[in-house]
Amino acid sequence: MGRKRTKSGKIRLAEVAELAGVSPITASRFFRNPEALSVAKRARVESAAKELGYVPNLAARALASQRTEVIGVLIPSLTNNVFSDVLRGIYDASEGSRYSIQLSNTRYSILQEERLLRLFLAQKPAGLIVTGIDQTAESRAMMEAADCPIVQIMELGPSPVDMMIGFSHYDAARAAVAHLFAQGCRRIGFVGARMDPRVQRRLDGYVSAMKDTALYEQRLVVTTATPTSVTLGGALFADLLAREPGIDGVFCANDDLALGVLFECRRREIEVPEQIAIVGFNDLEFMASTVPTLTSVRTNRYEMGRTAATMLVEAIEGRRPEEPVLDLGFKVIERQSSLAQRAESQPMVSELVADRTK
Amino acid sequence: MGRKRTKSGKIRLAEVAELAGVSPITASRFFRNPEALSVAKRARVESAAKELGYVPNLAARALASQRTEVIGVLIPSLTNNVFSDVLRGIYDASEGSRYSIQLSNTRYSILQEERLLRLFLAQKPAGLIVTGIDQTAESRAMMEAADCPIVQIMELGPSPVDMMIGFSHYDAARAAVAHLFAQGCRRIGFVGARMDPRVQRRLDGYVSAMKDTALYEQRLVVTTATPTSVTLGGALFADLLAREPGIDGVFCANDDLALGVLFECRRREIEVPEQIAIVGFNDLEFMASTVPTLTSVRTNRYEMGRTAATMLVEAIEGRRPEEPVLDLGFKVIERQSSLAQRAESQPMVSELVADRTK
DNA sequence: GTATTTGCTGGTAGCGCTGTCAACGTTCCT
DNA sequence: AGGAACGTTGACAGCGCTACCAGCAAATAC
Repeated sequence: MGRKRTKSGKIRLAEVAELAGVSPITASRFFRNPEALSVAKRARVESAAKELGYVPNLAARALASQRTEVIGVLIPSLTNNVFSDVLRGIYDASEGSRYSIQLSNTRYSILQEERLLRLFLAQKPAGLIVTGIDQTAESRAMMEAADCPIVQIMELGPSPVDMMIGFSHYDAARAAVAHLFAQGCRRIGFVGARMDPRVQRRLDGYVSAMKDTALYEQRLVVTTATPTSVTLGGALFADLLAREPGIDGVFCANDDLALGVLFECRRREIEVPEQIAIVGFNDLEFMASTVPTLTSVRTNRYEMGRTAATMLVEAIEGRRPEEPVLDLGFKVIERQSSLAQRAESQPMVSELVADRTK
Repeated sequence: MGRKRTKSGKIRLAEVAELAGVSPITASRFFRNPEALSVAKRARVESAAKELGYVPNLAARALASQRTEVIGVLIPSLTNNVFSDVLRGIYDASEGSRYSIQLSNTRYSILQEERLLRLFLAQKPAGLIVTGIDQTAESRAMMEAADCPIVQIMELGPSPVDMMIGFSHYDAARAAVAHLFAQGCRRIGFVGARMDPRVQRRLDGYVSAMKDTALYEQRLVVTTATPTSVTLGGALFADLLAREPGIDGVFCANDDLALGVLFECRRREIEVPEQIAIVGFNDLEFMASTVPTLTSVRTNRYEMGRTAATMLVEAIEGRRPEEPVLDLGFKVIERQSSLAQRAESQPMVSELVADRTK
């Protein structure tokens, strides 16, 4: 067949239009807004496109329309389980849409974040998802000047750039400490790693809760800038014990650390929860399967990613949410590791709502 | 200043060229192949670009040059820890290059993979990274027809589409079983979940090793199509015990399952390794911190991702590797959970190389 | 000295698509 | 019946960049 083809042999919109007997612009509309076509032409273009196996050239579309169908995502880490859940939510939500995800890793550096933001914005993304609320002033200015919707995820703050979805790490930490307090713990240690802004706010919540009951002491807190790991949890806990042998509870800034603490207890033959209660943060899957099962603060990470991407797509298409700031809340999931009345007769602690959930 | 600007207010190449006093094409070359310019013009363009804050329009570049600077990555899961390590390697390697990563999730479906492949290829990626060797015939044909380098990762197979980097899951499983055998285990169970092609090949390796010593029995194998989890490991192990109470070793298709098995043993007061030895697969970080520490098969996931991306970039730029198939090998990391001579005096088993590593 | 090569530079012509606006036919209203 | 309003369609003109090829000067070869 003598149809004109692009050099690379690809089918262009013009070919589809020709086969369908319409103008290229009409064919173009079919792919972007089918309702604008009459039923007859719509069917003709559809079958022509299918027959030729037409796939739009996104670069040409982006150039002509001056915008891309890309959602930029800036996260601080690819290693962290927490972000893999969030990402999964984002990818899942994006699949139903026409938008594709462009991911970049800031490595917990706000300068790196600024650099990436500049790069992203230059390509005119359809929307942006950024982590947290601790951007540089320059980043913030760029985001405010950007002409695309932006969602900040993972936590809440006083002045959203645009939309925001997360929960209060501060309140969540306070709830965890309150839970330990209710179980009778008084000398409650804090174990934290990496100390990124969100972990820092968990620490702040811990400190405030401890001060409320006049239990706070600086030496109950053990932190490091080192990235988190199970092994590190054990090591930090060992430090804590060395400093303060009398502790009766530990609040860990995440579940990996909590697991490390649990094993360190086992290694030292410290009974959990009889001698020391343990509470983690995030409620990863394994927390329900350990022996004893581990109490944790459930955060809705998958849902956070999914909702962020969904809100963003809605906003891109002009349907801004009535409420641009969404608090996903948290739950303290009480399990054996922190219950005062642990009993063999009650091996599976049901997942209780210990605090507000929006 | 009266400089002509693009409608959106962005600086174009033409502006940079004008300020530098060169033609646009010369400025263009500066960004793609600076060595082709004389030193004087190079400096002029460079400073002009910096002064104006020029950022290239990638859509225009892609349209004009008929290729993109995108590396497509197809992986089957975002949840799995294994892939997050691989991805981290890929992203790390891509950062030094001009290429950006476009990620898609096949969800362990080769039809979905085929669909995504078609989509990717239509955008003329600079290169492609795909997982495994079990593509549909159609996918395979598309990849062979593609005019970009392709790396298959995660495992090795007889007929690479282009490049390939991984290791033999079959051999790795055989090595794990051989290790258990060497420790005196005879009734060795297999616990597997999801049963994707690679887990299936681990099972094949297990079966073959067991048959070598005439120890194989169908009922020693417990598998499920359900996605893996720690909890599931415990449940599958419970099934295995119910079927075959006399087992003295378990080879788990991954570390999550192994952790679940360990906790299930603890729950049932089965001594590890005295009564049952446990071996996992992948050697995730926590395996070295459990009590007892867990033996596993180390696979070089981060390196795999990193090397795959590096090889790909090299190939894109015309420097094809001398050897297109790379075996990254594996190591059986022997720890307490499987050692016959476990002893309190030897709490930390050093990480021994039990098998070949390339 | 002339011919050839090499290195650098610029002009022209698109890449494939969509924004804009005008034009058409149909329906509905008065 | 005349006109407005609407829905549908197409012509045109780029989007910002690079491939291609030509041109020119300097360097090298004979």
